[in-house]
Amino acid sequence: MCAMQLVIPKEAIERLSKYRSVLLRLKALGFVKVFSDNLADAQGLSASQVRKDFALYGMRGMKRGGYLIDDLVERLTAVLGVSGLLKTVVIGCGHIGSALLRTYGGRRQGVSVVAAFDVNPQKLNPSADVPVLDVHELVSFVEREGIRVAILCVPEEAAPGIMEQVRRSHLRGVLNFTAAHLRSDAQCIVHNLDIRMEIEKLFCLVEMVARNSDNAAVAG
Amino acid sequence: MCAMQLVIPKEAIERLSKYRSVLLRLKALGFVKVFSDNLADAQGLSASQVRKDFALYGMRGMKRGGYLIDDLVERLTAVLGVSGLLKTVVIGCGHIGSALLRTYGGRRQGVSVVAAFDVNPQKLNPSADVPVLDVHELVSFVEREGIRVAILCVPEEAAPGIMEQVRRSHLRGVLNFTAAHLRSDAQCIVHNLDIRMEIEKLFCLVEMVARNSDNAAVAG
DNA sequence: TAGATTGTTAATCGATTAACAATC
DNA sequence: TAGATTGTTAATCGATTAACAATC
Repeated sequence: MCAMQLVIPKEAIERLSKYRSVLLRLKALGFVKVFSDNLADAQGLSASQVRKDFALYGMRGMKRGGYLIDDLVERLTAVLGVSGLLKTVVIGCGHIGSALLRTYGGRRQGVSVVAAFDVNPQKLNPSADVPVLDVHELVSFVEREGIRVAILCVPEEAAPGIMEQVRRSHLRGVLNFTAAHLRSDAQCIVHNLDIRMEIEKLFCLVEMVARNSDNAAVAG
Repeated sequence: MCAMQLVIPKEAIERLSKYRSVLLRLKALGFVKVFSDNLADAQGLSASQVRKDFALYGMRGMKRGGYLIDDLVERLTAVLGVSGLLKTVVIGCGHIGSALLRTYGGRRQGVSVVAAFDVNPQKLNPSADVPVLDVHELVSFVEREGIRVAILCVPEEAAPGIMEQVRRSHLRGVLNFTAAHLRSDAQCIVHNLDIRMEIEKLFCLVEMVARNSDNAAVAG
């Protein structure tokens, strides 16, 4: 029906998602129009890239008049498919899991953690605003509530076992904060987010810059 | 001196970093050798890519004999520049900041959060194992302790102000958990890690797969 | 009109993959 | 030797950028 691009490369998704977030802020500030050039600056891209992205995903501007922010946001929201409230659950109430539960429990910037799960009976609290339930209830809960995405914050050793349950459930996506490298498959997309690794990568970048400027100093 | 590649593209760093982490696990299991093919499988890459990466960053294997894990780990550690303990500080002791402080305070998998900072006097605890200090002490602390990387977990509004201090300090890298889009500059590399955005990206991917299979169903 | 910005094409660039000779 | 795996080259692929005509 809608003859639009169905598969969008991950890198493009990242950019589109950032455009949207920047545009929402601009809108909140009362802005009505933007130029490709502005967005490029804001995001460290080339203006060509921005225009190309927009053209590719069906956002038209006005020659000489830039783009209407409302149009862009509407279109981006449709393309990304993130119009509604993004309801999700947290699995594992350790440090990180609890932090996410507290941050996104209720509702925050379009994301809502509607329940959390743990194996430890002492952590359960089924009557809280955002209930903390036994992991055994995970599968039935997500089915009943139509939840499709979960955030995985269990200890690394527990990850494979949980993933087995997840794959048997109605969940289609997992944001994996565990150090375990999990792989996507036909049933379920896994997005690995290993904080330790991110820290390491940053050290690595810093180290590299330092080495380069040392070298420059020697060379100069 | 060392005629090795000094600048490594971000994507390559990501891969090298993952190789290292997989290899450390293999080593822990008692493995001695690997083939490019195995690593490719484990990481969803092509064997060519693995061999290319290794060749490019000075790791040699044995024709028909694969690669020695010890060699690889040693070389990767050197190339990435992550041999020592990665000492860092947490700025902002909200939900996420505290979680990171608890997870990586002390020392864990090569990372150590050695102090945390906050503006709220009630959160301060200078005598704890991992002290929680007033933000005013940030600059002097990182200078005294030689800390080059910080993890930023303050509320979004506070981010720009903190970044000003950071740029005036000896810090060269910031892992930004804030929703503020911060930009790297000559003084300081910023690595943005917006959890809300990561959740959104995952929903987006899930949505896209769903749409595609709907389409396939129609097409079929 | 002159000036500015989009939309789009062609050129460039870099990264990935395929293929195969070298060699253990 | 036959078989397997690396190391490297050339081919492919895709993404980014430059450039400019269209047009407001």
